[in-house]
Amino acid sequence: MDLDERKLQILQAIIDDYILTAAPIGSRTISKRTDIGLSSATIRNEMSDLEELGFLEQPHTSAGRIPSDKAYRLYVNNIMKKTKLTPDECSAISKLFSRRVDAVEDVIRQTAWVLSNVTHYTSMVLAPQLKSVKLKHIQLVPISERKALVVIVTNTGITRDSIVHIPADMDAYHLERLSRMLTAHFANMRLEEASRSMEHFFSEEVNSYRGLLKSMSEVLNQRISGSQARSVELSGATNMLNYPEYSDLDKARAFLSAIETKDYLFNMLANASKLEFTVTIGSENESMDMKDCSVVTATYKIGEDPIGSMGVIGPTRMNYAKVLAILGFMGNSLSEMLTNLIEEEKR
Amino acid sequence: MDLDERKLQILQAIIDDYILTAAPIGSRTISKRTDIGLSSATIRNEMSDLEELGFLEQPHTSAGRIPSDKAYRLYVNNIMKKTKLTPDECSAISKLFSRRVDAVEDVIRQTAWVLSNVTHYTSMVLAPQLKSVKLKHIQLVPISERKALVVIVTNTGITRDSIVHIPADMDAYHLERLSRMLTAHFANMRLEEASRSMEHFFSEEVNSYRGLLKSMSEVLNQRISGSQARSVELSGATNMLNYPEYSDLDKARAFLSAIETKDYLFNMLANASKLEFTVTIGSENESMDMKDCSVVTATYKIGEDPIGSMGVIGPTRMNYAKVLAILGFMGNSLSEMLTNLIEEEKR
DNA sequence: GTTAGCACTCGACGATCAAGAGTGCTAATA
DNA sequence: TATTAGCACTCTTGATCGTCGAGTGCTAAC
Repeated sequence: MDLDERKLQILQAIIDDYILTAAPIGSRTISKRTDIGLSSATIRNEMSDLEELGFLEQPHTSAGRIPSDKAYRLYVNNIMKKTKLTPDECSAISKLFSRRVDAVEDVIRQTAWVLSNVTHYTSMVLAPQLKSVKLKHIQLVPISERKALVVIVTNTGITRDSIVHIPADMDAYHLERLSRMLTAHFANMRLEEASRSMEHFFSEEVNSYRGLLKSMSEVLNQRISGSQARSVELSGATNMLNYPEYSDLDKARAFLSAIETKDYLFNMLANASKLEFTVTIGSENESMDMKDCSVVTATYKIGEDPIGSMGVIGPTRMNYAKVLAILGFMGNSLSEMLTNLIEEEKR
Repeated sequence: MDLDERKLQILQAIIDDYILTAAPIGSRTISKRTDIGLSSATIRNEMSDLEELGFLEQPHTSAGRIPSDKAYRLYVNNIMKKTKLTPDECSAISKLFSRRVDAVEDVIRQTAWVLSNVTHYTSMVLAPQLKSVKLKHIQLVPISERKALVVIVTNTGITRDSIVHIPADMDAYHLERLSRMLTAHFANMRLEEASRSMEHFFSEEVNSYRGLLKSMSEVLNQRISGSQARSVELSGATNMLNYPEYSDLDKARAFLSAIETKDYLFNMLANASKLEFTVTIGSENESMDMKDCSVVTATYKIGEDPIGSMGVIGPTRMNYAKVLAILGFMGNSLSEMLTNLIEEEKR
């Protein structure tokens, strides 16, 4: 399974070339374009071996060979050298990033935009995840006789509003009072806990609030765990159409459909939130429609807590080294920006 | 300019057929498929006239003819008979619509989804527009020592959060007090007015609030008039790729890029909010990339006030009658749903 | 005014062919 | 024994060409 030095060198040359050209590579090309000093015949033999080992594929006889997913995996894990961005690139990104914004949503949106523009791939950014976020304030606002709006404010500044029914005998004053009590009691609790304990909060007190608290708890829960496809910001979906891999209309359609409902992407990003970086290559993707592309993700933080993640979707022959470098840099930029925006107290 | 009965009949036959098949129609087809009782030769002459008048186009000699944008315009204005949905279709839509939701955003999202699924075209829904909406509640929530979150609650339940700097000497108590004063003063005012008068609200009172009020006014203003591309919910963008008009990859890419940044769509919908229905056909679109498609919009209301709009984007040969019927029905459904959701007091 | 008839046009489709890129195998070579 | 040169073979790509069929436009007859 472990390849000798020469095979690695050849494989790397093939991958490097294929990343640039997207065209099958022949033995002669390698022999000429590298300083490896071997004739095409020798390389042909090596390539034949590499194919047998599953690292190369032949679209058809008498075409050159292209790297397999297995090859990319090896490349990412072992061969690829980690690069840093040049100061130029860094400042270019920072510049794009510098438009002042003051809402978390805007920051997320902007990040996605920058990411897709810098990489020329499709990008996605997961908004800070509610469940690991701390509650700051609960406010019930009357909007009609029997209905009120629940406003949830967290330490990341994210609010979600939902409408709940209120008992007939509950007026603005009572709502205000209840808001205050809830805020006092649940402040600084994680949304998860808050949701769990809210239902039972008042059991020892006035019974008429029971129903209300229950539905508020439900609202919270729904917000936390419900399909949060909405919290994925997608950008540059059409960038993918610029790559020859997707010059087939059916493929393009399948890909675009797959990412249009963001559920799958949400799951990927949510899972990826545990690791600083993830790389998922071609067939490693669970979705059939994503078998031809790779996904690279990175996390970002507020303060010290990883709180969300972002990713780049490109063809399997994407420039992994570059994308990883960009994601690393942007993860830091975003973390910094959010942390400043929130100015969270140190704990 | 006015065509005789027979020309109209032929034109209608051509349009009807073309809407179904997307293929150029020949004279013989018309002669056989309609009960018009004329030979192909006669029809050929009529078609020649129609082409001269600008209602038909020939992709190339010896192909059949296809309707021009002008023909569609005539069709929509004069020929087309308004249809109603069958009870079956109505109930099918209502069924899709019946999943209970309790946040305005969700309703909008769902509407877009239903609309694209029922029509098989691309759909968009503009969320209720903030500026014509009434303020219900303002809440300043402290999130760190020098920053607070402004939560704006309106009668449509929509909140927007933004972060503002607060003076050093302002603690939670003061924020709460200020929130209450602002709410008392600005409640039931349209956001526009509120934003305008907020800056000067406290001129006669404590001066240290001045800066804060000013930035809140800015925030409000920004929310109201800023690029509200975000408030457009898009659905079924890839539906368009199923039509032969977009089997050309470049066209598909251009179209998808044009709608990806929703700014253009936002403008269309915002302008369309004034009229109950609008139909924009092919070259009537201002954007070059939309010259091959048509847009049909309708408005929806909360109570009696038109508060937003929705639209369908399809190829110029879209089924206008059907789309208009669907939009009409869905506009009513949505209005009803929102009105119930908000249960706005009668005025 | 309508229609039958006919020559003409043009794109779609399939077959054929040459060129070119690349392989795999064999035999010669260092 | 590892490498290389040589060569036959395979397969795609692009160009060319002829055929087919749909459809038109025109003319002359009804």
